[in-house]
Amino acid sequence: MSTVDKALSLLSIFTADKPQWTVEAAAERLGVPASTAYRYFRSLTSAGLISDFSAGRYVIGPAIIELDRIARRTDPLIVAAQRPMDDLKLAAPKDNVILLSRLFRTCVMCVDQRTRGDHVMSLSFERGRPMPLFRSSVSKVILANLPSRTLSRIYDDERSAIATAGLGEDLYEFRAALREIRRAGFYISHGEVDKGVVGISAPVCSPDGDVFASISLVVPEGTMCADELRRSSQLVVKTASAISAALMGFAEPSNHNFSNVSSFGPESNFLED
Amino acid sequence: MSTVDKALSLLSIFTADKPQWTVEAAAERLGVPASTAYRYFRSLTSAGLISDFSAGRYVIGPAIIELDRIARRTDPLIVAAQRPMDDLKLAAPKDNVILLSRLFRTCVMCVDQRTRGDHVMSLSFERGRPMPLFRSSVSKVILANLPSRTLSRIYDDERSAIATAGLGEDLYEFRAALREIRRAGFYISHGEVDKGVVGISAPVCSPDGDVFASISLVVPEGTMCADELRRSSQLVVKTASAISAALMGFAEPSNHNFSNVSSFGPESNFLED
DNA sequence: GCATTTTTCCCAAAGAACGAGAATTTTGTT
DNA sequence: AACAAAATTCTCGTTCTTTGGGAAAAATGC
Repeated sequence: MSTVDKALSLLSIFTADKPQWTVEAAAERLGVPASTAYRYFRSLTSAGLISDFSAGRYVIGPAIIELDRIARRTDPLIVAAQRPMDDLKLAAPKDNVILLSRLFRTCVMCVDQRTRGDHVMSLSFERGRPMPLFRSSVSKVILANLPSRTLSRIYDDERSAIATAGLGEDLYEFRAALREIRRAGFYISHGEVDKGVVGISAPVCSPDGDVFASISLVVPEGTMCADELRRSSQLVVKTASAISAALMGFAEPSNHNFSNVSSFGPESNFLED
Repeated sequence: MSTVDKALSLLSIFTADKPQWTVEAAAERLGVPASTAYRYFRSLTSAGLISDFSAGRYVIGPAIIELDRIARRTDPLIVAAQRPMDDLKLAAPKDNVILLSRLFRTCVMCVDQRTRGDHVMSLSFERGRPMPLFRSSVSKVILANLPSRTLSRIYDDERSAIATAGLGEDLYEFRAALREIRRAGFYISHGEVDKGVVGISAPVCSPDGDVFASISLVVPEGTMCADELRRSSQLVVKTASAISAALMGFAEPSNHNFSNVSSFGPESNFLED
């Protein structure tokens, strides 16, 4: 672990549960002396990744918000999914939520969302929130399509979590459960995350051809009959294909020039030093 | 400049204009040899700050989106402004946009926004976008309240930009212009950023008492008579005070426990290693 | 104003980054 | 499946930086 890695690990202690840190507390948490922690804090602060809010209390910094905007506007997955998501939102029964998610570390994270209708469900899953790999349709369609090697490793590490999630009591059952999801090409969950909520998800491929993301249609339980459910599932699968296809276009160097940047001059902070 | 700083400077080349980088191109841009650039890329990638999208093409990573959500939910300024912004949105003439902005480096950046009405203007300024210090009401009410020393330094560095912006041909005029904004307690701009758009902004104080943020009401030109404009300005000033006051509450250690985190268990990626 | 906290500074020893090129892995193509 | 090209990691002596305990300084709070 290099010095840079150690300094960056400071960033990961800023969580939703503990979003404010003093240098002293962080030093103890990271197991480094105070003087070293101060050095790390100074570096991250000057990069804007963290920010000192009133003497000694540090929080996540403005650079994160700036970078997030750039990601929203230029991330290949997010941009490629833009239109397909809007189409799905309109084609699906109203009062729905569309979620675009991707593999991140050993979780699946929502990276974009759309909402249609006035009686919107309140979902715990939302943009930026990680979701365990074994829970929800959002995750399962990705998990099911991971390389065989990866799955073995995951099974070894998470045997009990997998059993709890009902994904099998041994490696054979686990593989069988995932094979079924893979074969179907989509997965429907009922209340796995929020009560009274149905999720329909399908896998999205990177230009390299491996599944790393998913697109999901979320509706309140009981809004669809079996037939509608089947139609909607096909809709979600089609949307997933559309996104995968659009992603291909981004593999080439400068296929997109992102110059929908109109407005007040080129995107430069002209006071930046 | 430490090694950590150098590695972090890699992050700042990912801009809206150039959001995709190869290691080679970045190495040249940063003026470091390829092997060093690979080291930096590896560190930032493993922290999730950047991500390799299809062989050799790196983009901003998912950790940014994750951190952005935490900021949205826990940043003192954003949280403190939540209710005041909603109140302002409802109290102001419909078809309005509310912008919460803060000083960042030598710019002012929008950190949160609200929209009311169907005929929403399309604004170039939005969450995450930096705005030059000398442009727009959003910036000017902050600029006007910066410490005297800071203003002198800024004037020396940006003499021509200041003249162009009509903020004075010499330091004396510059100070006079800002004094007037400070005295009024708010500022109204007409089409400084987007044509046909009026912005009304007032300054927000940190718990330490210095102005570092602003709250703005944005409406289409011509929707308000002089009298309404005056009333709205007072509304914005009141909102600014409310935010400043709410911010005080965050200065204390664990005044807020942020436990509106309901849903699927504690916020831990239970697969994280 | 003084006491407390936060932050920077100091410096010699220890350890990590550096960087050119080789080796390896991954990727794309016939 | 074999090959060419690109991307990435590895190697290793040299050089430069981080390290960390404590002192000093600056900022903060009362």
